Amino acid sequence: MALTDDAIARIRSMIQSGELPPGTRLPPEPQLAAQMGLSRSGVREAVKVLESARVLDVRRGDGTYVTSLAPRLLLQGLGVAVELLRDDTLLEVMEVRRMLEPMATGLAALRMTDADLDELGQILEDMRAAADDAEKLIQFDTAFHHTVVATTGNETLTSLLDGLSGRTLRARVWRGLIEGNAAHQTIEEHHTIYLALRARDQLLAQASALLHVNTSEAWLRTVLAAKPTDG
Amino acid sequence: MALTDDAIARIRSMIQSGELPPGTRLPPEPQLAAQMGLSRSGVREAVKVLESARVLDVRRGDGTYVTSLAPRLLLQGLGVAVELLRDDTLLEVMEVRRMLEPMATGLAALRMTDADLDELGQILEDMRAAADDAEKLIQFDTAFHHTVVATTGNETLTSLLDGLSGRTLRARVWRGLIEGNAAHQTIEEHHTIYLALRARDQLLAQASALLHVNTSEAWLRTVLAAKPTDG
DNA sequence: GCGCAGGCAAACGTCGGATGTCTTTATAGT
DNA sequence: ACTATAAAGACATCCGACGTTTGCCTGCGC
Repeated sequence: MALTDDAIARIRSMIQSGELPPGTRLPPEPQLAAQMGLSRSGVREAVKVLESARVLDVRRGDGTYVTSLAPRLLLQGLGVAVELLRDDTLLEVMEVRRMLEPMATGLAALRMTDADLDELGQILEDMRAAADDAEKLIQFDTAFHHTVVATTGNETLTSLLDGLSGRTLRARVWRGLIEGNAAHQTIEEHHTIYLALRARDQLLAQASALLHVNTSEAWLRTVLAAKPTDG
Repeated sequence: MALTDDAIARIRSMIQSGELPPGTRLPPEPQLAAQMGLSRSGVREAVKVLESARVLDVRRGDGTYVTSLAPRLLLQGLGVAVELLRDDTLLEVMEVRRMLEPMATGLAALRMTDADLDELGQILEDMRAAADDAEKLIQFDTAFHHTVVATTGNETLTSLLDGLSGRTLRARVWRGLIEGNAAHQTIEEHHTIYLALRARDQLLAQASALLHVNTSEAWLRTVLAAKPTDG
């Protein structure tokens, strides 16, 4: 293969080299096609690929622009990739989270502001109030961890962990938690993390986060073992 | 937007649900187009996106197949994403590596076999022999860290760290190292990590890896500070 | 019976043009 | 000054055609 993939590589290269900075508008498709020596169809495929990677932003009726190239955009694809991983590799993802999330939580303990803590406390309350609603639990759980990691100020780290904690993965864990009557315990684990963060205790935050991820991993194992041959 | 993106989502959904397991052959483009209610052009764009994400494997003259969905494939996109990150976010990447790589190296200390250690020793020798060749240094450096992390047996972790240590990033660091006459010291850091691994000392391996990442980060800062307004 | 060369068919790769639809912007009118 | 309308620009989609590659079947020769 050559033409279309060449075009992808060429456009990407122009962006990486700084020739096409964020916000730049690309030439119209026909002109771009002529410029790169292939048909408009090929250009469209190339642009579509880069658009799906959040490198380009195509605005119908307007034009095609280079995105901000912010980590939150470029690393977004990690989420969809994780969603497609096979069951047997989800434990690998959990092992990565086991390494990364405690470190991130520990770091958050050092950088967290009072406002952040208040927001976190609110989420914790919401979580407790939604102890019966699996859907809401997942939502608040996601918000809790996202908020914690986001306070590190490291957008790359945040996007990475967001992607590793895909919705499907979280849903499976919480299904196991609820069916195993462990939801309450897990909510309390969040409380423990919260207390450590409020105390600005890095090591304690790190440890409590590790325990929490470990619980999730254990229940994921349970869920995966329950239906090993299912679709 | 709808048609093409719908097609992307639909195919991805069929794969995620298990309706299209790895290795499955998709219907020919015209048939797929009819089945999903859009033109062949639209199908081609959708397939191209999924091919770029290593979800589909298009073989000219043959057909389109679902890949193995292995982490090494699906997480490959992380590398190209990191390559496109702006300079000011590369430090964020380094901070993530600072958290992840020591943990991974520590884990490797527990799981590494004698054969792995011998391979690592060989790479170390190669690195020392290539102390003048920046290109080779980068190559051996990449091989060293890849080998270490790979011995954890966690393909997801390996792919993630590979992606975070993009070629461009490594090249910049080594350029700084060489120009700053710090290449030798850095090679010795690898030796220190190697010794810790050979001793199967998890904590020592972790600590030496952290020091090493820290050195890289420091030199990256130097390089970035040297030319902040360059293209 | 086995193997190799040739040809046939299927499938993707690329192209060109035509038409629909949306956005933006300029314009004209109040 | 503001609004509504019109026009132009750009992407979205479709269609049909042709080239190229691959896989496979066939038939010949050994």
